[in-house]
Amino acid sequence: MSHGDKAFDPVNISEEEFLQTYDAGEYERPSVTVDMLVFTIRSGEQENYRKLAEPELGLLLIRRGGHPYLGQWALPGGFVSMHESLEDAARRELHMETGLDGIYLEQLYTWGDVGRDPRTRVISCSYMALVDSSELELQAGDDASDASWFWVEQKLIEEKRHIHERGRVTERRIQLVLSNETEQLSAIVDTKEQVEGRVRNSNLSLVDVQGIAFDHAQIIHYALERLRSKIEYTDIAFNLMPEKFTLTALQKVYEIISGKKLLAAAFRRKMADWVTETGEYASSAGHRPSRLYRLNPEREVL
Amino acid sequence: MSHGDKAFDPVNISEEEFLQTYDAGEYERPSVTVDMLVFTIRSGEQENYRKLAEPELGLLLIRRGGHPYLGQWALPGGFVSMHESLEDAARRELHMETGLDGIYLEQLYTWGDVGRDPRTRVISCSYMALVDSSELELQAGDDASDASWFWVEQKLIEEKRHIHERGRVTERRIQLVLSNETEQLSAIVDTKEQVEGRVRNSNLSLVDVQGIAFDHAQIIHYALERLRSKIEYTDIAFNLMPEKFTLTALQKVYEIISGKKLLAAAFRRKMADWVTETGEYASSAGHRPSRLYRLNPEREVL
DNA sequence: TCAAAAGTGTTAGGTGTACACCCATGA
DNA sequence: TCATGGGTGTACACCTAACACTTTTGA
Repeated sequence: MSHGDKAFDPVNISEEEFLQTYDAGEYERPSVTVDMLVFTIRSGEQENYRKLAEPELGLLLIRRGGHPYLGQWALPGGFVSMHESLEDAARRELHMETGLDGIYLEQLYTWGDVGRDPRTRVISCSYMALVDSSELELQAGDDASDASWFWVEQKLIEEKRHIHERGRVTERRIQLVLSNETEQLSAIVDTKEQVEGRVRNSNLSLVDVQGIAFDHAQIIHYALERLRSKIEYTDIAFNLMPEKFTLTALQKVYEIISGKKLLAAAFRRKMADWVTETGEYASSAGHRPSRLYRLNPEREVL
Repeated sequence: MSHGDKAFDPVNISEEEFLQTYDAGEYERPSVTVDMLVFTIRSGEQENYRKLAEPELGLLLIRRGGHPYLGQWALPGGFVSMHESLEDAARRELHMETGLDGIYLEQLYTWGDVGRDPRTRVISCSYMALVDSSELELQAGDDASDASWFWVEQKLIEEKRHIHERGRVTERRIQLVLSNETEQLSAIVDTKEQVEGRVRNSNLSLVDVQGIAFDHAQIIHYALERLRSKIEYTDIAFNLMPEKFTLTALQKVYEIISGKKLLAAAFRRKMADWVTETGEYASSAGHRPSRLYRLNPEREVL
């Protein structure tokens, strides 16, 4: 924090005097933006009257109405103004793009590579928002020619592990696929993790990005990793559920995000302390009706 | 991402043309800094020839040589230049302040409240670095009149819990104490966590900060929380150990960071897969010599 | 009647905790 | 000799995976 310390006679004046004479304009500065990752759960198609609908993970993207990446899809976001905090900026953008307020929001990571925006130096602070499936009704903001929910999938294409004397190398190739009714976007993400002695080195690179603007495919990949890991040890998943839900619906959300099939019996027991019965039932299809639960307000997480 | 989209005829030109005519200078921008939290383990005093030295957690601070907060202590850090990434800036600062290279570094959080720096709007990206106790030899950088390791302690002063109909409120008052040979800095951190239905609300405020510049007491508190939670499910603690170490030394690091006493038998079994014997022994004091271990390069974390 | 989902009971295997106990050392 | 830490064995409590089984529904 040396900026400004070298103003005229910087020490032998009072702090008040210093601040009055401080000139902030001497250095060139990067621009700062927030980018939003708005996730929700949408229910897919029902195969027949008995089967439950398979839910899918949805992500909100905006079609770019200007250069660069004209016509491609990007995360909603925008510049941080001088008079709002980062989180205020994130909530403002979220409200502008979706009309949503007061939902789960979490700072994810700040992206600051030099060439990540071809216009100028842009540092972007990304936020993850989780929306209850019941309350989403999109309204495109003014600087977006189009907004749309995309269905998110991650596929492991290849995994190589090499164990040697002092450590190991793990390389993974993952395909990220985003689809809506008319379009399919994709990106190949290569990760390389080296462990040598105590030193651990992680590396991520994007190859073959199709239709996703900037480095946003990488940000989406990062967010999915975070979501996947946090669902294991927090109650974050409940932010994706409506107020009342069945345990099977909740289980499917866990399965989609973690990418693993779970055993119903074990899942129910694990969730037992986090939910309470409402007494109501989901009058259902050709099978036994299921109890509706709500989140237990007295739950202890961890 | 609308910045610049409204340049002259923004859509009906090519992306190349657009970028050539793009002018980045039209908006006022915040400044961006990186702040470093450099932690290490230092060994304290030995009570008598039998007892082991109690290690302590150390944090590197720099005494401010200019306004604002003249004479107070701050995290090492500095402005991010236009031609370096955030992580490059962090590594550069770290090297300048400590001479250290190639050590563990992790992005923590980005702080962007409007009034956090009295000079001008400053957004700060904080990084946590962990240093092996054996290799620290301080050298103060040019913009710091003084650099010093402080011993870190967190004390829970008060905890209030209130459970009501739809949720609960937990309030905690924690005292953060930083001491070196001659000075003692402190801050009271109040946290309030509200759970109501699905909505979880966390709030943190600083009261009575003594000798710590800017909002850095809050950043330190945040870093300690992160360190505490990550030590439970990652092998991050090994970055604080020298190449060869005894299991008791490792256990003491876990105890200091987690703030809990551990049972040696259980700890040794938990660590069994993460370490390998070197065959060497720490020729010791009035007790059985202890084996020296090193990190197992084939360890599986999680 | 029956496919599909809802929900319960039982068991086996693994993991963490507590504690007892022995070993080795140097002043 | 003995305080102190190094290190192992064992018993028990708890958690989880796996699977079998019963219940309930609408076409």
